Amino acid sequence: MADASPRSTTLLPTEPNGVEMMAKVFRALGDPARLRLLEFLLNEEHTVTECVAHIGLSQGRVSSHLACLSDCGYVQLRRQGRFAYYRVTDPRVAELVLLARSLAADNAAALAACMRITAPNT
Amino acid sequence: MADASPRSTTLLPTEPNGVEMMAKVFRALGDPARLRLLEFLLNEEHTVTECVAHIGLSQGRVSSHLACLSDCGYVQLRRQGRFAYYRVTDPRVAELVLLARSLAADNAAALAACMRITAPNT
DNA sequence: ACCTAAGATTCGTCCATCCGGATACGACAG
DNA sequence: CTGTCGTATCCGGATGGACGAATCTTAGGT
Repeated sequence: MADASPRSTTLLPTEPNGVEMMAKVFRALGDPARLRLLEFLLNEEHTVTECVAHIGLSQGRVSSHLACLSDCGYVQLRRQGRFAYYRVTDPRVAELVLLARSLAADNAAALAACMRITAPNT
Repeated sequence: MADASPRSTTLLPTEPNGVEMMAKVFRALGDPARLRLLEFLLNEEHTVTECVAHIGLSQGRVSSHLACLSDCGYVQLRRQGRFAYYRVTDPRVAELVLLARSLAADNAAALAACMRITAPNT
């Protein structure tokens, strides 16, 4: 585990666009549909069609969400014939979500009242 | 530390709008300006004006970003006279960012190539 | 070759949210 | 009370990105 309380400025990557990459990573999780997909794919392999049935969005949208999660390293893709099997394999993904969840739980009131950010489709 | 590999569906909160709250929490981190502010405020108290000088956005925008971070529980506010001192106090915040950073580092190529999500102002 | 099924991509629309600038509010000084 | 400084909020404009529908690609079946 990395040091959770660094003294100096070691929170963000120093490479060019490093901060923007971090923002991308978090944005990928900032959508209810993608979070539901992550949960659905946690330690369970599923095809795109199964994901469509599970979350009730259009096939094209689900495929796009899955590609996004794959690009960001949250899910892994295995192709077999015309099927695409997606799955969460990295344990850090669940760690990340659960850590954020504990943070959110301790601030539920202010979080729900925050109108500066609104989750889509509510 | 919570279990990082739950067997069943325990990733997301089950309360009404629980998933949307999680999306909010992640969205709050999905902006380069807010990430820079978090780093700036990590274990260091700063006023809004100091933050404005540090990240070079308009005062109103910085104030709004800070309020957003505060609502989501990432920073704490201390008021003294007409000054507002913001600061990161919860060690889980750095933990969360560093965890995401390690995830991003292991997938830098695909992440940079992902055009489905674009960080603002690049 | 032809058809079908699974998945990926494109398109137009619509809404969230970023931005700076202007303005409103509150605290302290004179 | 009036002016100024520090913050917060509001406004209009621009853009990211989520959506469904339609289309394209590819694998497998007949």
